[in-house]
Amino acid sequence: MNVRPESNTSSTPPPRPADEGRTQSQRARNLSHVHPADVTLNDALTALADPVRRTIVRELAGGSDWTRACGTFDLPVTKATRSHHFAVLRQAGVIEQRDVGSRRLNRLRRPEFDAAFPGLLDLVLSERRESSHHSNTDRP
Amino acid sequence: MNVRPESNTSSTPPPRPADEGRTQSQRARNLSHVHPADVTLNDALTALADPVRRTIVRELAGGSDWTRACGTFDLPVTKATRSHHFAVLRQAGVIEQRDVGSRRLNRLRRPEFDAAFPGLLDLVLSERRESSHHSNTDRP
DNA sequence: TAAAATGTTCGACGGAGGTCGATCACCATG
DNA sequence: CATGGTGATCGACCTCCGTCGAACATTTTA
Repeated sequence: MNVRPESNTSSTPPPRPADEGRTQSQRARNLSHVHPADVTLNDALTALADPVRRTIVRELAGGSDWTRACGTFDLPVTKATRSHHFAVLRQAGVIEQRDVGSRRLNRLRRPEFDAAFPGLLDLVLSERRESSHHSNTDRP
Repeated sequence: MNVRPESNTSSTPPPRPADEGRTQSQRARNLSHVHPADVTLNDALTALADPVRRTIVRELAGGSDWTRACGTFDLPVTKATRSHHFAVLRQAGVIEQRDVGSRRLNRLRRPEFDAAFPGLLDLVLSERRESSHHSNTDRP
């Protein structure tokens, strides 16, 4: 899935009312969101099949909504790559973003995404943090 | 994830008894399986983030175990690519394979995979068959 | 207004992975 | 043994995508 804003190859989904007409900043006008119900399973799986993006999701679930700006995440990539990953998550309906001042705050779209893809976020949030010492409990 | 048999870069997971010592054919000795409990979430998501592989999973769930050979699937790829996709699914713990004569029969590892990744297979099996006419029911 | 902070966008690079034709290995059947 | 069927393997090709530095835009702060 292409994230570039001028990519219009896919058929445009029906528009969805997202903003409540509040005064939004200049940057906020370029913020296009996709509702999880309009996301294909392929795009949802592709978005979550990346360790950096799953880290974002996990950190986001650890705090309250609209409290984490993009720059406050502990990620092993530069801010350019970081921005790319946030865009992918946004276009996949995983997160919602809002501009506050010069910062872009994030929110995990837990209920909507759960309704569209039940159990998928739970798998990500319960993922062992790459500790590699899984216990290997009893099984035939 | 590399599927090539001689790729030994990753740390070898603890061996798991898979065969019950039955007389197996020559080809079956090169058949390495991975239990879903030993599969990372990244590999599971990556394996299912492909439309061809999800088609295999869906067709496999539509029939009984050990009734479908690799060549009997309706896929838009050549047999080389087909073989590759089956290997990816096998290494991700999604399917199990068994050689019978010159054919390789398949089985979806439903209970084991469900135990390791609850709800993930359900999402794939309930996927709208790319019909693109999703109903857009009521939501705020 | 100048400077700093926060993110996005652009172009480029490199690796990973999906795809293919050709070939090989194994099995069944004549 | 020869032939055909089934599937794996190999090498090559090509696209996608994660990554980066640099430049730009917007907002806040000094």
